[in-house]
Amino acid sequence: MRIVRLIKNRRNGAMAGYDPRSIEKKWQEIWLGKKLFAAGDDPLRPKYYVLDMFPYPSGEGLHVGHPEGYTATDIVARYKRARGFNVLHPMGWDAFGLPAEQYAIKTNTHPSVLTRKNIDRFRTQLKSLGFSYDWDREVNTTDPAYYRWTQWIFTRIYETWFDDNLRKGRPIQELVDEFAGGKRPVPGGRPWAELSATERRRILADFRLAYEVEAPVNWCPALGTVLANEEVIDGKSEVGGFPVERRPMRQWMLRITAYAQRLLDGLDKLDWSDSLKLMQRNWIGRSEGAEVHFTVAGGNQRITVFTTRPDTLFGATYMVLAPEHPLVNLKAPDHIVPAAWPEGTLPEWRYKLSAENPRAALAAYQQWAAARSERQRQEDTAKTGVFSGAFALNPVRGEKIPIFISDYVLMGYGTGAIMAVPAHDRRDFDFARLFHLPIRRVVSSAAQKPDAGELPLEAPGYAVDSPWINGLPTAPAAGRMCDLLEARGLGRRRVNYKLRDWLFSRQRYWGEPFPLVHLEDGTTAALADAQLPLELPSLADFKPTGTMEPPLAKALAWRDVQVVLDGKPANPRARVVPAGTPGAAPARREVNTMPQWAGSCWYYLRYLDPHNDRAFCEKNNERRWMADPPGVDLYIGGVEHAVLHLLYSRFWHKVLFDLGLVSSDEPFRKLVNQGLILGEAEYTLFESEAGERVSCADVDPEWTTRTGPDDKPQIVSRHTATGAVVVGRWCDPTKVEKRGDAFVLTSNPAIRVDARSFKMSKSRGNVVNPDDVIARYGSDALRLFEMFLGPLEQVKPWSTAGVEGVYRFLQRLWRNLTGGEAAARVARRDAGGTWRCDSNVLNEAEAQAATHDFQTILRPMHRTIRKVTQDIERHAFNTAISTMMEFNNTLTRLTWIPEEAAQTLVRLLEPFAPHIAEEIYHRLAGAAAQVSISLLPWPEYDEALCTDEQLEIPVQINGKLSGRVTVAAGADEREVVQSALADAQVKARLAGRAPRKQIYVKDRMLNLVV
RNA sequence: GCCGGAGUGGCGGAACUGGCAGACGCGCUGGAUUCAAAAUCCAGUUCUCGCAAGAGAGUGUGGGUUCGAUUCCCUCCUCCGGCACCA
Repeated sequence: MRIVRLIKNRRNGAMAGYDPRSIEKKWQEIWLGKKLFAAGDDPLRPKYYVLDMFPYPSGEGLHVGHPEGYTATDIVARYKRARGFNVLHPMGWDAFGLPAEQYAIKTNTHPSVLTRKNIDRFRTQLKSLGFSYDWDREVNTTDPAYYRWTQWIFTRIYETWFDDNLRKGRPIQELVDEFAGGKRPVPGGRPWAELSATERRRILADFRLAYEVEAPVNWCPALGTVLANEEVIDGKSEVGGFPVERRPMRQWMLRITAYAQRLLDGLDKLDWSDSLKLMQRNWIGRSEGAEVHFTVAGGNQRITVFTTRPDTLFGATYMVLAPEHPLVNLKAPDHIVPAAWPEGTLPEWRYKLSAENPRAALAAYQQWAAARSERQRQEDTAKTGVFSGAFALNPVRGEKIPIFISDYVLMGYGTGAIMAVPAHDRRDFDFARLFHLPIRRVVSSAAQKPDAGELPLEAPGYAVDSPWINGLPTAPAAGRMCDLLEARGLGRRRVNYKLRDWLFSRQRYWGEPFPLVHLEDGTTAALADAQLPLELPSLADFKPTGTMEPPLAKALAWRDVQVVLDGKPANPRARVVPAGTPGAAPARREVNTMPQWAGSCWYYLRYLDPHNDRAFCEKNNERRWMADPPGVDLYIGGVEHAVLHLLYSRFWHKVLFDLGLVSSDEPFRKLVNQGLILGEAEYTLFESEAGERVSCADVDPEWTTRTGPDDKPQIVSRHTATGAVVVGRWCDPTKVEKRGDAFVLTSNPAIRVDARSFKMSKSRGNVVNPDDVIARYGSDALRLFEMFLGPLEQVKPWSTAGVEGVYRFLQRLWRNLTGGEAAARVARRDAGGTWRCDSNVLNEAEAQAATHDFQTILRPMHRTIRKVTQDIERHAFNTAISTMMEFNNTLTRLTWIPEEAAQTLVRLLEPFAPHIAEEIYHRLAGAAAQVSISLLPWPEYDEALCTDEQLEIPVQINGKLSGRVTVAAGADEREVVQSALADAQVKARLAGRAPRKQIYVKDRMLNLVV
């Protein structure tokens, strides 16, 4: 019978081996053609917005890291659809940015051409993975129809000010009204009505969330642009690793600091990992303390400092100002630097012994400090400085203390000035030692002893030699000091943040132009909404100018315009008009462009209404996806965006929220960071240059790379003992074995070998291309493997053997459920209770076996549904896959596979491996099949069918496993103890001792204590 | 230096809320099939001792809490990540 069927099936050609290539493309086209994954809009269903961090479409194409997060979100999207949600699952391109521009310059191709090409490649690659995106909602940040709204949002930010009392952003017009109505004092003191339009615009400019300032910036000569603090790592550019210097420059800034506290507070209600929240908190860097006013001796200038340790004020023996501090700006009229060295100036205070007076010394030091790169400053923390020649008065002690200038004080933090308490601050201590300044102890680590604890003592203790607060522990002492300072008008409590305002302009071509013009009077005006988008001029020469001037400055015809100002004169909108238009005045467009982060600050909102040309997003669409529950329901992406993108977009979102343009005050309610995928594990064997093997135990763990004789990069390090250069070589894994906690050469166990996985990189040659994996194993195997590798959030090494493992699982599944090249074993019972396989009726013996198999599989099936469901909910995709593998293995052992079990398994598999699931579903269901398995509801499980009727309970004696007894599920303690005591093995172990105590955990274990 | 996170077989990893450590997959070993190989199927696989039945040890280290600890607490070690002259 079986043989006959086998022959028949073969002849029909219906059954064959698993061939991903033939099925994946087919289903991708069908899904796309039927728009199966268009975002649902059934008002009766709850919404679920599942978002990927959209990629930068690089020229390299997709990396295996991309499908990791994308598969995870796709699983959730498909699962949530099956659970009856309206699911929004979109994809787009973050396509402005440096790499495309760099490459464009190199190849002399316009970046828009490259960008289009790269996007096409990415789209094709993503489609080949079968992700269930709603492709009709694709966005592209470089499309004028998109950046029109980036510019539009920028103008809203520009026209917003932050009301410190209400702690929210408000339209600038409301500020104008407050000035005009006398509700708020006008800076400068003159009444609003008396001010000219220019004066009004100047005042408003200081309040706007987007403002221009001349400030020292991170200038990267190699990239030809300035960078945000967040884009500078170890004094080098994040992109490319080029050196960065500090230079003063006119720049656009966004006032993110106004939102510091709200960005901090908002974290509490977000479902993000603790580590990520911590990174954001650290970056915002809130610290509480006091600002204290010092006066300059013999002058009327006031120096305000910020300190977190006001309790140490009696120990302040000198002050330090940042080299850029306005009070030491020799060009400013009110600087504090005297013309001659005061009496008692030590030689070492003069910076250069040749300096004849403080002004010369200071100028020399300022010049030196300004030329020092950020990197040099961070690497060399030895203290340097110069005496300003001026003194200040310690406000509580009244004594004269010298004022120094040093670059260990940063202009960008606090007030750019500190009170130095060398006894209780490591940095001040080092400085005081070097410059022979007095060190005065004001904290003791013991309550009664006045001088306990070695200096510098930074830890909390008890105040000493501080008349106002003697004996008080540090925390209350600081509080008391604040009270007294406030009462005497010497200072006040203050909260300070490390976060700086966001440097928002770049001297590059490939970015959004600012929708602004500079007017003749030096003020700026936003472009009228109707004039957006302001498109990039198509510049034949978009190379950097070689100076600090941006490339757009070369587009003279574009830059120089005639404008008419509409609206209120204090806050006008500029309309570019043809020359000669009555009332037109000349103006210049802003020639900087926005940084890459601009487009990604709000793209998740554009997906909600991607084709709208009247609004960035229509209100109802926004509410449908972002209001209840608030924000994006699941956002997955790399941890490299922990502080940049995630802080910036939260900031923009809060501004939009304050302006009533969005309904949630946080954009991303739940966020998960997928872990990096490393290259395949490698063994590295070190050899001396003479070719002698060296144990890696004897090698300096700090490795470097150099170009080897064959022009390929090679790993080099040094022999710890001799210092000789050693070269790292790839080592065959089969020649290595584990000894203790290290790997050694099998042939010579004295030689230790280094074992680790490295980040994938072109130079190392360990990059895995998803296209190759798909060509060989199919995209279902790739998706499955990326999820099976380990927990989503963890860093994990790639393994080609592992891909084969999941590929074999898919083959076994295919053979099990379709029969493959053999006879099908899937049997179903029709309405009349007759078991059939294909069109054949099973004989009595076979039917009996099928019924038996059905009973055998019922409980494992329900357990599998439960486990897979729960695992998807908690994003434990690796264990969900294990469970399905186990269930498939269970099916393998059956003679007949009940169709219900088969259908359940493919339904559960569909979010993970949609193509094979779809194909098997259609083969099983035949003519009764729906358009797609994805339209079937998610299987339900019966909790009662998830446990076995008989359970094997482990019996411990004194916590040690000593036997097992089988009891009915739910048996009470007495029964279990009884059968345990009756068990031969337990009896033997008890050796006649009577249990003193017993602990029974229902259905889990029994512990007998003797 | 400061702040996080993690250490489980040869490898990736599993273990719900303190309850049978090592699921699942890879690799390896043996067997079946094959002229042979690939593929596939079956069995075994934490370590030590033992022919075996079995015994003992075991989740980075040392200690603690508990009837019971991979899980909770403390000490130390290693690795990974973030920040770093932030007053």
